[in-house]
Amino acid sequence: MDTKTKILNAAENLFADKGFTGTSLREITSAAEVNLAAVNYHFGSKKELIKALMKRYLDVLSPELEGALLRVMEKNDDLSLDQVFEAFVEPLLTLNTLKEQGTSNFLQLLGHSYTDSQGFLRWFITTNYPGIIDNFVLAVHKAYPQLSSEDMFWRLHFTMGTAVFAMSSTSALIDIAQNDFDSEVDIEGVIRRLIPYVASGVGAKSH
Amino acid sequence: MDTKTKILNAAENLFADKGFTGTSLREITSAAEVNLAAVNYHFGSKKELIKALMKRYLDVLSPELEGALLRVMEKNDDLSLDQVFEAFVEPLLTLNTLKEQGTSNFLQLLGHSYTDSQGFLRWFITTNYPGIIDNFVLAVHKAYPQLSSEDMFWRLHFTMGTAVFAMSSTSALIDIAQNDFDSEVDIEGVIRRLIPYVASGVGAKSH
DNA sequence: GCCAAAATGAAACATGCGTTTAAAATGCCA
DNA sequence: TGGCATTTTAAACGCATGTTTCATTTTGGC
Repeated sequence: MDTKTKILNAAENLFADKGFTGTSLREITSAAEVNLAAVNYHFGSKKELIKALMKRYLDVLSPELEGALLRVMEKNDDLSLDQVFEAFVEPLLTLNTLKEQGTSNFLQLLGHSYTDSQGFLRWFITTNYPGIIDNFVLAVHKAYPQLSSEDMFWRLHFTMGTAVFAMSSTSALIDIAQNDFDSEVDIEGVIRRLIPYVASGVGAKSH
Repeated sequence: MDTKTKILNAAENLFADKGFTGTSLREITSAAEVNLAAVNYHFGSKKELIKALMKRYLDVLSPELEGALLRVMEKNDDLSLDQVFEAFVEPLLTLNTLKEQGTSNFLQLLGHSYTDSQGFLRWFITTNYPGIIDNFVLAVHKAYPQLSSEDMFWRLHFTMGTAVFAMSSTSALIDIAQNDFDSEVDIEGVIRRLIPYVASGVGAKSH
C-alpha cells in the first residue's frame, strides 16, 4: 500500500474517533508507519488532508444519494417522510464497501466537520455538493406539502443538527448504551433509530 | 467588577462562541482585560474555570427545572410530551436574568461540553446534577409509558443534540430567517419552534 | 546502468498553549 | 502608619503542535 493511502486510512480512523483538532499529525503518521513530513509532502497541509478524506466519500455518496432521493420521489405517489429518510440508508451503507467502517467513519467525520474548526468544512461541503440538500428539500416537500417554507427551514436545520450531533458523539454514546443495556449497537443501528425520530420531528403538526 | 467575574463573563462568551478547546486563556484574559495568570490564580486551571462557568448556571437551572418537571407531572393526569418540553421553557428563560444572552450561552456551552474535551464535562454534569435527567426521564415515561428505556436513552440524546445544535447556530439562522421570511425571531421563538419538533421525535412510534 | 525525479528520513523551526514563578502593587487591619 | 496577606504583574518554562529544511535513499524511464 502506498504512503498516501496509508496516511488516508490512519487519519480517517483517528479523525473519526477524536475529531480533527483532537488528532495530531504525529499520531497519524505514527499509526500509518510513515514519516511525519509525509503528510505535508503528499497533501500540502492538515486541512488539505481533511478535504481529501471527505472527498473520497462525498464523490461516491453524492450521486448515490441524489439518485436515491429522485427514485423515491418518482416511485411513491403518496410519499411518507419515513420513506424519504429511509432513502439515505442504502447510499450511506454502500460506503462500507469503500473501507471497513466506512459508513460510521464518514458520518462521524461529517459530525466533526460541523463542530470542529469553525466550520470551514461545512462551507466546503455545501458549496461542492449542493445537489444533496436540493433534492432532499424537494423530497420533504413532496411528502409533506402543507409544511410552510418557514417551518421547512427551521426543521431542516434541526434535523441536520440532530444527525450531526448524534454522529459526532456516536462512539461515546454507543459505549454508554452497551454498558447500560448490554445490547449490541452499531452505526446502522443508530441510523435506524434516528429515522423515526427526525421523520416524526419534521412531520410534526405546526402550532 | 472583580477579576473573577470579569474572567467568567469573558470566558463564557468566548467559550460559547468558539468552544473550550478553541478558546485560549490568552484570548479570555485579553478580552477580560486581566493578567494571563489570573485564571490559574483564581480558578486553578482551565478545567476548573469551565466547571465554575457551568456551575453558575446549573445551580440556578437545576432546582428550577426539577420543580417545573415535578409540577407538570403532578398537575396533568393525561400528560403530553409537548407539555413535558414546555416545562423547560420558563426555567431556561430565567437564565437570561443571570446575564445577557444567558439562555443562549448556557445551551451553547452545554453543546460544547458534549463534543469538546473527551466529554469530561458530560461526566461532571451527569454526576453532579442527576436530578434533571432523572425527572425528565420520569416525565417522558409518564407521558409515553410504552417507550422502552433503550429508545428513551437514544431519543433523549437526539433531543439534546437537536437543542444544542439549534442554539449554537441560532444567531446565524435568525439572520437568514429574518431575511427570507421577514419574521421576528429570537431565542424564545426558536425554543418554541423546537418543542413540537422534539416532542414529536421523542413520541415517534417505535419500529 | 545511469541520471533526473520522486519519495523518504531526521532534525529543526516557529508558534501557541497551559502553567508556574517571583517580584511588585494593593488592600486591610492593628 | 506599619506590617502582613491578598492580588496583580511580567516573564519564563515546558511541552505539543503544524510546518519546513535539506540530506539521503529509492524509483522509473531512456
